[in-house]
Amino acid sequence: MASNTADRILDEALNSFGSSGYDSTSLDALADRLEISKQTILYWFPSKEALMAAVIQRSAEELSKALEAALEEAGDGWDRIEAIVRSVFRLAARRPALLGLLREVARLGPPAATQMTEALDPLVARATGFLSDEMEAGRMRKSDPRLLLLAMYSTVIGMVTEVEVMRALGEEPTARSLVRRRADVIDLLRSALVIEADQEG
Amino acid sequence: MASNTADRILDEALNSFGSSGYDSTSLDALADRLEISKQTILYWFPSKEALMAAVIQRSAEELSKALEAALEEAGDGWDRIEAIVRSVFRLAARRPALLGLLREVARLGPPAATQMTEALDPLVARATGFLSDEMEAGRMRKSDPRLLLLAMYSTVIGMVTEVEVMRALGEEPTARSLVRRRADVIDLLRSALVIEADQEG
DNA sequence: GACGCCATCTACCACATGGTAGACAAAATT
DNA sequence: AATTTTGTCTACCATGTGGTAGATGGCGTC
Repeated sequence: MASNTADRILDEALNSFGSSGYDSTSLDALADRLEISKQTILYWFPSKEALMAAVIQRSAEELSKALEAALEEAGDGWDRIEAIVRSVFRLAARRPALLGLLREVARLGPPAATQMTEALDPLVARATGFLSDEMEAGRMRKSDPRLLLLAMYSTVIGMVTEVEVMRALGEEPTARSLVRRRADVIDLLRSALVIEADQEG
Repeated sequence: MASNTADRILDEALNSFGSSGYDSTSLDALADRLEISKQTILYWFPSKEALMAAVIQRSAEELSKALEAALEEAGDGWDRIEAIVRSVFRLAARRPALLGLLREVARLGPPAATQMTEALDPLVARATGFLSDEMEAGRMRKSDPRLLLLAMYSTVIGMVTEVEVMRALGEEPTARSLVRRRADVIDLLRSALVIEADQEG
């Protein structure tokens, strides 16, 4: 049906949930910003929780799509990781609320987290499988793929969303800074993971 | 004065703010759990915000003290980083709410974040200084010390607090898992940072 | 023993919030 | 033309929240 109103509500809700958080976003405020009445929101989404669920669903799909697209164009081995990281940084620049929502959902716990988890599960399975293969093939330092994935997730998402920590470190979160952070985190990950061809051990 | 009631309130508030978040913690719920009346809380702390400020203050001190203590017993170079990481993981086991609060405060932004930032500033200054020195001396890969610190912060704090992401990865957050995560993150950081004596570049 | 302070309580209050009930107009269907 | 459906609105309501006002009792001091 793609009613324009429902989409507008979803957009605004994503922004607000992703930046201010679920609890701090009231339906009234949402309605005001959209210049509709609160009851119109509740017409399209039967409750605030249902709205959140819809936002999560759509965001998980957008996230998956963006990362899958990045993988399609990527090469092998380390290239794939770099492609993913670049893709996340691109999202940080263009759709920051998407990554904010990811953090928020992880913070909220079930049922929101469960839903997001299930929606992103294929991506996660693919990632751990890839890491296992690379380790097996001796192109990447061996360790627990799941823990490595957790570490990489934390690092990248942190570098992209930890605005206040950045400020505490005297690094203003500008577009230019984002580019530097990207370069930095890619270097860091590469030196942490990749086993160079000429120095095995 | 160290009235016992004020301390009990601070403890419970830290736990609740750190695990459920500021917004999701009501003074009523806090009072119920402490088996005192809400007004007793408001007697000791004039407002919810003031309570949060007090919690932040105390937590920042405890955090600083724990990390400073770890540094006192640590050696030089990489040893210092490992000591800090171990210290954080110890906190994760014994005082998880402390690290939860750190994330929550970073999420809330000013004024809470500003207060925490200022309280932890000496520690941050010390850390960036240390990293600069190590890089200068050629014992650590060169990069922007502040960005490196942000990356390390994100990684370690994530490994310790991202419960839902862990679940999504099929890693249950047990005590045993914490030990494995610690070993993993230490390995990861070492191979990312340390320049071995026998293979300079 | 009267007085004042400290700590806590009961009783409210104003306000925001998520949600319900139902009116109403426009458009689609019969 | 009559009726149903769709989308939006106004009016309310119950609940929870941070906070105020003021009473009460214990405890040390004069």
